[in-house]
Amino acid sequence: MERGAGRRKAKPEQRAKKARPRKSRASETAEKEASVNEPGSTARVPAPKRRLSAEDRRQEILTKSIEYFAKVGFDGGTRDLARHLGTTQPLLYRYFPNKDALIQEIYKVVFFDQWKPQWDELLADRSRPLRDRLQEFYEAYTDTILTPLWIRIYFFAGLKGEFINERYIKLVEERLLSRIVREFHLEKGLEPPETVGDRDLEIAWDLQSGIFYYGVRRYIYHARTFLPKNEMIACALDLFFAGYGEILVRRQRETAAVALPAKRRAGRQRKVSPA
Amino acid sequence: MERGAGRRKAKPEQRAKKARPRKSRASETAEKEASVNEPGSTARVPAPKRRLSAEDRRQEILTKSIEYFAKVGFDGGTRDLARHLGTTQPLLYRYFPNKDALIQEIYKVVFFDQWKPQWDELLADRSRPLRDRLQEFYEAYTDTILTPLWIRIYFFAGLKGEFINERYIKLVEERLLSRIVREFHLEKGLEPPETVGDRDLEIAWDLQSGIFYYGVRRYIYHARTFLPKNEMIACALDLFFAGYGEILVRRQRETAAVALPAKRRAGRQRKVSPA
DNA sequence: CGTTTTCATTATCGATCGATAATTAACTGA
DNA sequence: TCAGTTAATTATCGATCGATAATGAAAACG
Repeated sequence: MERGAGRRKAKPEQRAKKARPRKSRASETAEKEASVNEPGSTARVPAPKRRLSAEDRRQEILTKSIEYFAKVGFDGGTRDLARHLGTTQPLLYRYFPNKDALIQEIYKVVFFDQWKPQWDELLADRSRPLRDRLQEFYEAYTDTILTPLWIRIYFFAGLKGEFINERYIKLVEERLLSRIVREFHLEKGLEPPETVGDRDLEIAWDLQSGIFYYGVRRYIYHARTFLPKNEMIACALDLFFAGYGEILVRRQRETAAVALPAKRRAGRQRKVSPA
Repeated sequence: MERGAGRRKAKPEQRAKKARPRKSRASETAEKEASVNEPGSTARVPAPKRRLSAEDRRQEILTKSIEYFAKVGFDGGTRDLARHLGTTQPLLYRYFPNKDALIQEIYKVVFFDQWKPQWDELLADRSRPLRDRLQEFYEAYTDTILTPLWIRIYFFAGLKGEFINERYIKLVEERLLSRIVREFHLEKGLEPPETVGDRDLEIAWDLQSGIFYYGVRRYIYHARTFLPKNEMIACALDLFFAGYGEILVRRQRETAAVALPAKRRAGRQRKVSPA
C-alpha cells in the first residue's frame, strides 16, 4: 500500500494562464467538439454559462440525473453525467455531498412520489364494476410505471441490492394486490378474507407480473411486443377475471363438499354453486 | 492510437529480490489477510499455487466468473474477480483477450447451452394432458432459470444493452409460447392457428411472466414470496388454463355469431358486438 | 460604485480500473 | 538431470473514477 503516493507531478508553475480564449465548460470533456472549430478565430461562443438559483439547479440535476442513470446505470461516471447536464463535474458536489446521496434522492423521487392518491379512490369506488376500475387504473398506472425511465431505474436499484425495491413491493401488495383480491371476492358475492391468503396473493401477482413484464420486454430486452399497451392490459384482465373467477368457484365447491361430507348427494352439483 | 506504446519504464535494477518470504498470490490484494500474521515468522503457507491445465483453468475462470458477475454485475473489477478465483488478475488475460470477451463467453454458456432437448419432446408428447406436460416442464425449466445466477446475469445483460436477451426472447416465443398456444387449441378441439395470433401470444406471455417474475421478486428484489416454487407454478397454470379456456370459448361464440349474422334472434346476445 | 455572497469553473488528488511486459516456477520429455 | 515449454506471478502503465481546494465571475446588497 502507499503505492500510488508518489504522484506529485511537481510541475507547479507550468499552469501558466495561457492566453487561450477561456474555453468554458469542462475543458477535459468539451475538448472534442471544440476541436472541430479552428482553435483561434471563431472559437464558438463559450456556451452561456447558465447561472441558476440553487433550488432550480438542484432540481435540474435531479431530473437530468434520472435520465442519465436510467440510460447507463448507476455506475455511470460523474463527469459523463455532468456533460449530460451541460455543466462541470464538481458542481454536482455543491448540491449533493456525494454520488450515493444523489442516487438515494433519485430513489425517493422515482419510487415514492409517484403513487397518486386518486388511484386509491378509483380502486375503492364500488359503484363501478371492478373490471372497469382496474382497466382505468392500470392504464393510468402504467403511464408512469411502464416507461424506460422508471423500469430501468427500478432494476438498476434492485440489482445494486437496495432495499428500496422491497419497500416498493410491499406498497404494491398492500395498496393494490390485496385490494384486488378483496374487491374480487366482494363482486362475486363472497366473504372477503380479512387477511388475504397466500394463494390469492400469488394469483394477483400473476396479473401484476403480466402487465409489468410487458414493460420489461420492451425497455430492458428491447424486444417487440404484440399489442398496444392498453389492449395488453385488457387482455391480461380478461385472463385474470376469467381464471380467478373459475378458481374461486372451484374452491367454493371444494370447501362446500368438505363441509357437508355425509349429506352430499353423490354425483350431482356440477357447476352451480351458491355464488 | 499507438498510445500505450511508450511503456518501457526502465527502472530495471530496482526490483531487488527482497528477502521477504515470497508472499504468494496477488500481493496487492492478499495484503489484508496476510498482515494478520507477523510479517516474518509463521508467514502462512503461501496458498499452494495451484497449477492447472489450460483447459481446466479456463473452465474454472468461466464458472467462477459467472458467480462473481451474477453477484456484483459486469462492472465488477477484474482484480476483485481474481480474488474470488483465488488467483491473480493478469492470469485472466492468458485465457481471455479482454474482459468483454469473457463476458460474451458467459452469455453463451448461460443462455444458450441450457435449453435441454428433452424439453422439446416433453412439450410435444400428446399422449399426456397439456396441463401435466406444462407442470413438469416448468418445474424442470425453473430449476435452471429461476436461480439467482441465471436471473441476475440475464438482467445485467439486458440493462447493459446486449442483444442477447432479444435472441433469448425469440427462443422462448418460438420454442415455448407458440407451442403452448397451439397445443392448447388442439386440446380444446379447435383448429390450431398456423401462425399464432398477437393476442394469444400476449396471453401466453402472461403465463410466462407470472412464473418468471416470481424469481425476479426473490432474487432481484429480495422480497418474500408466498408459495413454494412448484405450488406457484400450479397456481399460475390454474389461472392460465381456466382463463385462456374461457377466452377461447367466448371467441368461438363471437365468431360464430358473426358468421351467422342474419339468423340471430334479435334482442338477445348482449355483449358480443361484431368486434 | 464597492463589498459580500453565492454560483460555477479549473486544476488536481489518491484510488482504482483494464491491460501489458518481464519474471518466476512448475511441469515435460530427452 | 537438465533444457524447453508453459502456467502463474510481480510490477507497472495510462486512463478514469469520486472527490476537494483554489479560483473566477455573476448577483445581491449597501
